[in-house]
Amino acid sequence: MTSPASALNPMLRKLELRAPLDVSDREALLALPYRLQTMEPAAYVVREGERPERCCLLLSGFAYRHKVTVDGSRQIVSIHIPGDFVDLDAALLDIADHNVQTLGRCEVAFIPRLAMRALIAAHPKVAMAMWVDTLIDSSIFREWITNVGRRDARSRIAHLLCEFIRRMEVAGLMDDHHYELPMTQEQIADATGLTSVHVNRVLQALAKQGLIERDKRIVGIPDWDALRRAAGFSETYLHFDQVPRDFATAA
Amino acid sequence: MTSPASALNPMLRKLELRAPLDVSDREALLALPYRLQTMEPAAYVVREGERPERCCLLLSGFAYRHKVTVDGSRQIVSIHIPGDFVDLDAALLDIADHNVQTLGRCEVAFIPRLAMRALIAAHPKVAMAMWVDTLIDSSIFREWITNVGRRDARSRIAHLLCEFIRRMEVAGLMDDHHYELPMTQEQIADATGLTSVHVNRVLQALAKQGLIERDKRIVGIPDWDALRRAAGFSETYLHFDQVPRDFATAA
DNA sequence: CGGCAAATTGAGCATTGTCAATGTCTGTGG
DNA sequence: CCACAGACATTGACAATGCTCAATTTGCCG
Repeated sequence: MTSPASALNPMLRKLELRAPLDVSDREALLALPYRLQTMEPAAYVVREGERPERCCLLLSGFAYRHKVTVDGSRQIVSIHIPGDFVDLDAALLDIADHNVQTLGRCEVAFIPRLAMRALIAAHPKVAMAMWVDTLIDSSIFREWITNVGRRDARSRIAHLLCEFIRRMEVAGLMDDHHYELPMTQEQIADATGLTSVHVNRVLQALAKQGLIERDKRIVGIPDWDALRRAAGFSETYLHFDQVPRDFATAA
Repeated sequence: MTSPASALNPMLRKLELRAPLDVSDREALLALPYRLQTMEPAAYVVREGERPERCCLLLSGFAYRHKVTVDGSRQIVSIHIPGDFVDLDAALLDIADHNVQTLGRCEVAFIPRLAMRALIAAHPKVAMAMWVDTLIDSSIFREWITNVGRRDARSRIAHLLCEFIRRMEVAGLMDDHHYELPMTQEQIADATGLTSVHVNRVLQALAKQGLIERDKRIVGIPDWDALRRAAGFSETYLHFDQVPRDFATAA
């Protein structure tokens, strides 16, 4: 069955990988009120400390979440690709505990917090799909803790690349084995707990070792398996194999 | 109203801080089938790669989640205190993406995965409370990424202590401003992305600077505010102020 | 062509890790 | 009650991964 074209379609497709939905769930999701907006590069979607009034769904472009420590350094805690809810927290938590900012230019859909809550209340299957999504996000956070805490610079960066590539592939957003790296070296540094200077050197080393190819912002992966090994990357934590199951009616 | 004494009571109390429950929700929670078990120190509750058949609720003692990288180093990704669901993931995700292990001796309640699912399906308010719990866990994971990625050894360890103390206090498990540190220095190292040798030196430095007092495994905090400043600790991310709200009926 | 952000480079340094030895504590069995 | 084992904590000397600072180059865009 084909739904009418809607900006929300990619999100719907992603949710159905989390838990099965029925017709009324799909209709309700697509009937969600939203405001489309194009955001400039580096624009803030959410600021830490705010009481958000809306959830943000990423339609095109990339975005990231980050926290800032008292002494001013920044840690990126996740990267988001089109189809991701960038701020599902906003629907249920009162206060934003982190910032959300765009990488390049983005299109986003803002959905009022109360509309999300009404949807969740009326459609248990949608709620379950979103909860599963939250759980998978958690798993990714755990992997990031491990990445930053226990891998050396080379593996960390390789791991970041592996994760990004696999997520893009599974979301159907990769053309071939080349993709445009949406992040500056400083942002890679903030995601891996390194400095931009060191990221620069490690990227050069990875290229010299034939693990990546670089041309401006375009990165190619000549030998996926070698990169995977360098990263110690195993994609279990992304839960791509998770079987969509009906949790909302007695199991 | 007083519920009949049950091992599940502390969990119920914690959930009600996430979202309001009504009488039938409470009854269903307390009617959950479970198996009590005492676990030895360092016992595995869940192993990465398993297909879990039960959720684990911590009744007494402490436990932690960790991941192991290919080259064998360990990263602890969370610490759990009595009343915590240590593996809510197990109810909804098919494959465990991390290990769960006890710190000292523990009492746990194992709840069959299917019983959890049935509860969730029949009691939307319980599901919402648990989802909010998952979201708050996520927030803690994000803070840990930041801790490991962007703070120096001294702040990292101080931050770990601050978080632990505040969670214990809020759970009503702290007597005075002294508590027994349930972790070895090696475990602190694995939680902060350091080595046990360095943790040892930093703990000594913190003691010398008057930020902590140590006597065997007992740690005292003579000057909470100084420790908090050293850690750059701000407890927003723990969402203690989150107001329990009814999400399950139209907002 | 000018301006600005991002990338790159070099030199020196510091935080933290490694390795290996020694000290301390706790629980257990004789 | 003592001796011993084993786990944990502590120490020292040294190495190294990654950071700092500061300059320079490159690429992008109007």
